[in-house]
Amino acid sequence: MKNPESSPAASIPDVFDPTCSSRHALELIAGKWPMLIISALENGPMRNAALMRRLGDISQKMLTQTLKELERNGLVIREDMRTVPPHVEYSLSPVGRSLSETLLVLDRWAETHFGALDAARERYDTERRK
Amino acid sequence: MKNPESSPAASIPDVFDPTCSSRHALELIAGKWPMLIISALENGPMRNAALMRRLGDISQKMLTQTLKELERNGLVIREDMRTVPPHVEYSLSPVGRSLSETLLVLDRWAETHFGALDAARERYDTERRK
DNA sequence: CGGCATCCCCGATGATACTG
DNA sequence: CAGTATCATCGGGGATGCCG
Repeated sequence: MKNPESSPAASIPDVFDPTCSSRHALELIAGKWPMLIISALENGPMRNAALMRRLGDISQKMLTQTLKELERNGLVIREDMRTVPPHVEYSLSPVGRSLSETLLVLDRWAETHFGALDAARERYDTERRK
Repeated sequence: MKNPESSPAASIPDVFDPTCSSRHALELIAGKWPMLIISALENGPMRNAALMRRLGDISQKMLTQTLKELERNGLVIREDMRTVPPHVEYSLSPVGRSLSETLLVLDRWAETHFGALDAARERYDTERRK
């Protein structure tokens, strides 16, 4: 019911098992935009244009495409108000919200340690002149 | 010193600011392998071959390449025992370890909810026969 | 306003073979 | 054993223009 492929005894969900769809779950959010989009929806529903502004440099195409993929996997809910002009709102599903909590921790990690990464990178590049 | 580009008053680190290098930090781990590799190193140093087995379906090239990038950014430490035959060990730096803790939560999220994702995806695909 | 359709490019990823 | 080199590919991702 959960891990049909892996070895007989071990049907324990394992992200390290390439045949386990938990791996798929991870790859779903491993792209350039999914994590940011989910985080952006943390504070309630947002419209297309608002997301565009929030993310700063995402293209309309990638936004729509990523949102659709997230919706497909049940992380994001798309609500079309069916008005004219169009009004569409995106929000997090319960599962999506559970993910966003972890991702916010990740965001804070990035905002906390990026300086260290920058420094390390510069050091590395300086030593091996390349 | 931290956010040279963004707007005057707001030099607060913000992953949503495309000019802030915290964004870079996030993209460093946003690929297909970085998150898995960091998690794999959680339990102590590992050798090349061991990582290959652990990750299951990564190519030698991508492993080396990703490890190098992680080392460059100070998340992973590479120790070459300089023996023959070669013996090289990879481990997490302190910063890397701080990241791995968050990633483990993410892994557990994936292992917990992938069933819901699978179900949602199937539902979605069934409804809109495409 | 949202968002599809199209065209296109380049980098990420992989398969294979070779080397210290 | 660890890693490099090379070649091939595939899709992420952007630009543009059209539509309900």
